[in-house]
Amino acid sequence: MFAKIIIDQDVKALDKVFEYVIPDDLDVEVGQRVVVPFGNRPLQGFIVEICSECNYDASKLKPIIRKIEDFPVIKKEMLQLMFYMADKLYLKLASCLRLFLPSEMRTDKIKELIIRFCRLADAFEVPSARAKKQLEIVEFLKENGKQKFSEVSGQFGYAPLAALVKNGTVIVEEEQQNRAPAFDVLEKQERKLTDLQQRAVDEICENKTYLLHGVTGSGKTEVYMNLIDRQLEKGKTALMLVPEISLTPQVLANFKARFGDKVALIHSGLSAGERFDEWKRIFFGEARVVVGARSAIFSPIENLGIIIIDEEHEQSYVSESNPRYDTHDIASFRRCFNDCTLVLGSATPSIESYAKAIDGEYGLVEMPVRVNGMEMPKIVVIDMLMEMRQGNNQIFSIPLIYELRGIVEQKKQAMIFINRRGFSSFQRCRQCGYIAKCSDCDVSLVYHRFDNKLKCHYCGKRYRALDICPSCGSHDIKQGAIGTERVVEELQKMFPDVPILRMDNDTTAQKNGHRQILNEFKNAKPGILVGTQMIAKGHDFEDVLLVGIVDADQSLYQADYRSIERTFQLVTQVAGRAGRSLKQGRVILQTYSPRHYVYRFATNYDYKGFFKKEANLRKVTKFPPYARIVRILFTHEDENIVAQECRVCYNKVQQIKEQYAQDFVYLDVMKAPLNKIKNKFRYQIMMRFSLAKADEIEKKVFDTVDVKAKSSVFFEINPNNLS
DNA sequence: AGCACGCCGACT
DNA sequence: GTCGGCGTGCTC
Repeated sequence: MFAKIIIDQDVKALDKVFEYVIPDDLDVEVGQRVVVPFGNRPLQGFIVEICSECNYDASKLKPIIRKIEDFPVIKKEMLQLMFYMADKLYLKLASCLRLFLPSEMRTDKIKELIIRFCRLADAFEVPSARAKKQLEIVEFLKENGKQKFSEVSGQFGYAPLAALVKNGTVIVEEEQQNRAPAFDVLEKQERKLTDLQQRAVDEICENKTYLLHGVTGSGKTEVYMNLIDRQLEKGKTALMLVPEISLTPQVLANFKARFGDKVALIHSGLSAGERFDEWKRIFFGEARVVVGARSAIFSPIENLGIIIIDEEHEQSYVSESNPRYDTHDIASFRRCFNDCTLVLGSATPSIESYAKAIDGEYGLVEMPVRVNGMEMPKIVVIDMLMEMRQGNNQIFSIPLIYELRGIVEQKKQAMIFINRRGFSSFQRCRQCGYIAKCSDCDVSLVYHRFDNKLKCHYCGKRYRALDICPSCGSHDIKQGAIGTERVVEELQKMFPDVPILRMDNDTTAQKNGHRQILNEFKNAKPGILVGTQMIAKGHDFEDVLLVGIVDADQSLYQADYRSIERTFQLVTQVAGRAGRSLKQGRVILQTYSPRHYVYRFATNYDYKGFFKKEANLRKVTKFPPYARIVRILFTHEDENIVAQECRVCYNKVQQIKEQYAQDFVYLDVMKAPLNKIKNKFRYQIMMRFSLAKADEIEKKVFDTVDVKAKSSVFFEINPNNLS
């Protein structure tokens, strides 16, 4: 018999199926991990097919050396998913397979956490009365039975315990234990559903895809939990994805409280070992509910009854680095395979998803009212240009300062939302406009106040901060845009006695940084929390009655067709933080473009109006979801070579364009927006074509250009950030 | 990824 | 005349 095997190497050149002989005495199945001779050394591979015939020259076939586990680690569904991803998303087979296994399994030393226990021997002699500590230990073990070795030695001292072990009174046993991730324990609380929630649960009953559009505070989570419960009762399992950022300890605790040991949690806070243990619990069917971030969609859970993607519009569901994939696509595949329900939930659905719901491809379920029946907070738009003309050059507008004063006086809370992290994004010379850039990458350097350094966010290179302009010699260097630290500083000046807390990537870097800051804020009355995207998610503080958005425009003027959509989502999301209680909240939105339509719709919480306008714009300008974008990126150290290579490719694509005159709506070659990264020059070809022929054209372009042959060529479909 | 094979410059 | 540079190609 022969086995078709994928070599576990993430390289374009090895991205195909190799054939091996299965030795007669080796019993293997599809999905198993094996060691095979490859070239001159043994490599790890995965069996994807077993057959009685081979395609390759049989005399050249080598035999499989051995199997790694004695059961298949890749299940049938995942194998199919792998082929689907490789074909549809142009991914390497091996890089797909790697997504399905915890990284811990790839390091050949599979570590299990061993815990040493000690217990009394079945027959033992009572220590002499002089050995007081030993007597205490014997007494302790007699009463409590088996105990952790470290526990006992810590409590009574190591020496007496060791003595007892030595004379055979105490026996040490090693046990493999799953590293249970730490979490807060909450009381199990089953809230009664509102009529609206109940109706949503009832509506989502078929094995198809639903878009659950519920305003912030409409209680979607409770709906999810009920849907999951219903599947569990039917003996099925459930998979729920949430954005990484909202996998806070509270959320995790909620799920643990509701589903107990049935739930497996997968998030970035887990150590490799914990992750592996959770994976095993899922693989062997112990866990019946999986809750996790993006990568949890690849969990080896079987018998799925429902998949839920919460906050489905979140960018974090799209993997931007290799392998590139959109969680929606993977979820759709798994939905089909398991013939189950898929729920996409959001207060501000992505244009793509809502369009599908409107077209009837998805079921649409609406929850237009908040659980507590409260109105959404009022959003006041402040024209910052006007503020400037009136002589206010500060970060904060007069109305925002006024409102903040009010909050402080009432001993309530406020949140200030900043659109990015760091002290300020760049350093600029005020005299000549010079901006410090990275010498290896074509980007502005980011100024980090913490260590007073300039850093390149693409290659990580560090530079001394500027004090004198290298271009004109002036000392007039200014920090570019506003960052959280600067805002905190200004606020502290204004309110010296009020606790001002900061929450961004820097302050939450350490484990539990999140929790600490939130706990501190909870008790700070009055108090102000300053933060980036991460304060916009899921934290409900009753006394937050004011939310300030300092620079709403930040996300509006990016060279990206989704930037307006993102701004709408951001404003709505952030606004949802104000007035979660029974008191009416207020939002101050500062902008330099107060008349932009996005703010008109956002302040009225008019999602449908916004969708209509935005969808129409995309239709007319031919952008997704009404067209497909493909980018081919070329990289090389030598600028002439990339430019040439790119040109050649462009000419080939041009010919395809001529064949599909009506469907090809755009084609151009250019330098990539980031012309140089890590000393490699970047050129790109951009194209867009109509959806009708998209798959066909896309394949044709891919094959013609022969993207697979070169490791320096990258093929991207509907890329999000064009850098 | 590794490694072998292979065709052009400075060296015992 | 050889040692060795890394370009190209192959691994079931």
